[in-house]
Amino acid sequence: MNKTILIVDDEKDILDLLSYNLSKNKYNVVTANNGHEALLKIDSSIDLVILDVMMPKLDGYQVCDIIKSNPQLSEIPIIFLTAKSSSDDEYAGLSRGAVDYIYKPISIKNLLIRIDNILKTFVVNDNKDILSYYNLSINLEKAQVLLEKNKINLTNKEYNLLLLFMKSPGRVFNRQELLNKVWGHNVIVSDRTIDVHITNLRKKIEKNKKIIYTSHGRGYYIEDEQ
Amino acid sequence: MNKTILIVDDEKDILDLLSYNLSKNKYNVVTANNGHEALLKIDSSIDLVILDVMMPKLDGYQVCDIIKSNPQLSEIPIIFLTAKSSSDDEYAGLSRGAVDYIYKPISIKNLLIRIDNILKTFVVNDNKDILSYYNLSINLEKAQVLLEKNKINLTNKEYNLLLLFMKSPGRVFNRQELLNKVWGHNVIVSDRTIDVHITNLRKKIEKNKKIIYTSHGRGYYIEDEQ
DNA sequence: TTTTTATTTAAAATGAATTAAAATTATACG
DNA sequence: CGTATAATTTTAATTCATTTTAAATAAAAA
Repeated sequence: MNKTILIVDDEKDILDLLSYNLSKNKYNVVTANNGHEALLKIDSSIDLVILDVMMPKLDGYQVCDIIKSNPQLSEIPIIFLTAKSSSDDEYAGLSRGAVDYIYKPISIKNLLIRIDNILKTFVVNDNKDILSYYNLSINLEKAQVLLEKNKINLTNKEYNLLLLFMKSPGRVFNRQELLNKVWGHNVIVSDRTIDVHITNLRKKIEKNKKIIYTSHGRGYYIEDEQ
Repeated sequence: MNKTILIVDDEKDILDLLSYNLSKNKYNVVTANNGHEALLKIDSSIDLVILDVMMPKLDGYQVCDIIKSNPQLSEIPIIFLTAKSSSDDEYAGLSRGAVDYIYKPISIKNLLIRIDNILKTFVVNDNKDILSYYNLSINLEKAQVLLEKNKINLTNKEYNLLLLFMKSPGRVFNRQELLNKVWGHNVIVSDRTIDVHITNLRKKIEKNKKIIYTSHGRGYYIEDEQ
């Protein structure tokens, strides 16, 4: 399926230029004229964001911070677009979790190749309706978890943790990854917080079978089924 | 485990500058003064290459082409380093499969953050792989080791040691190398520590076959398969 | 044989995970 | 708008796992 790119810029010329060229190159394009509009239009169907830094009111950095602090969206790669070419500026962008930084005037050839590189390395969102794992199942639509056909109530954090594990059985998630994916980037909470949620989650889902394993010094995981 | 970066540049100043700063930031550094040397030094233990474009005889593009045409090495990310800032030039680099392009003078802060980004996203690719050696196999994504299809629990140090050996069968690692690659630079521990971990690792993985050999006075290694 | 280097073991030190309880923050409801 | 309740985060004590050290023994090289 074609990837969807959200382009955010207050200059109509640039929006048109990019929009035209990206559409021509098999991408679906969504545009926004300012930061506020960008936040309304972004959702988990967006595969990559091209974000102008200099915009009135909400600037690119602020938009980036907001996106990165939303766990649903925080993994979407962001390319900053800017006229300035100060390296401090670049640092400001990259340290926010952006993956690239591109200067105006834009070379379309270069932009395309960079986008290609980035999308190649990032994984696609796969959306199924029901996730199952042993005696657990998650209805993604309803965000509801069943244990042996009994509904169980998980808090938000517990739900997101379980979801993450169940999406990648066998994969070990270290605390930083868990923070980024469940809490969002730039969120500062103590590592112990994660442990507490793990404990609570375990209490709720581990009735007769161990589900969440600890990999000492590495993180937590659930076993690969068979 | 610490990542290893190969820096290739014919200007000694730059080589030193980068070498110093990357070492300081927990990377293992391998340097090469020219393209030819780079090709001798690169192997699958290298996680990223920083490659100067302008070099006598073999230039950066040629080196890149050679690396990219070797299936063992083609997935290693390459960052080009150049004084020029023409976008045609940049295109020449990116279209060869380089992942980034950095201009001199170098901002170390930016370089570090870009390296970090790249290594983070390339872990994904890198990690799909499974490393095998006789009756052992390592699932890199899960950081999980199987011995004859049975999961075995290795501690971090044991895991990193085994990984290092299995990435370069036949290569003898002396204690200093092991310290640098598994413990990191600037870490002070006694050499005996390594022996203890080797002993423990051997106990866990050598059920019916000797795996880790001692090269007296030189270090440890695993045999090249066949 | 003597010296150096490697292995093993057990114990000490360090570091990480668990847990319960308290403190804080967010949300729902009158 | 305040209060009650639930959810989240922090703190701190404890337990458990890993890493390091030290010391005794074994093996290899000089």
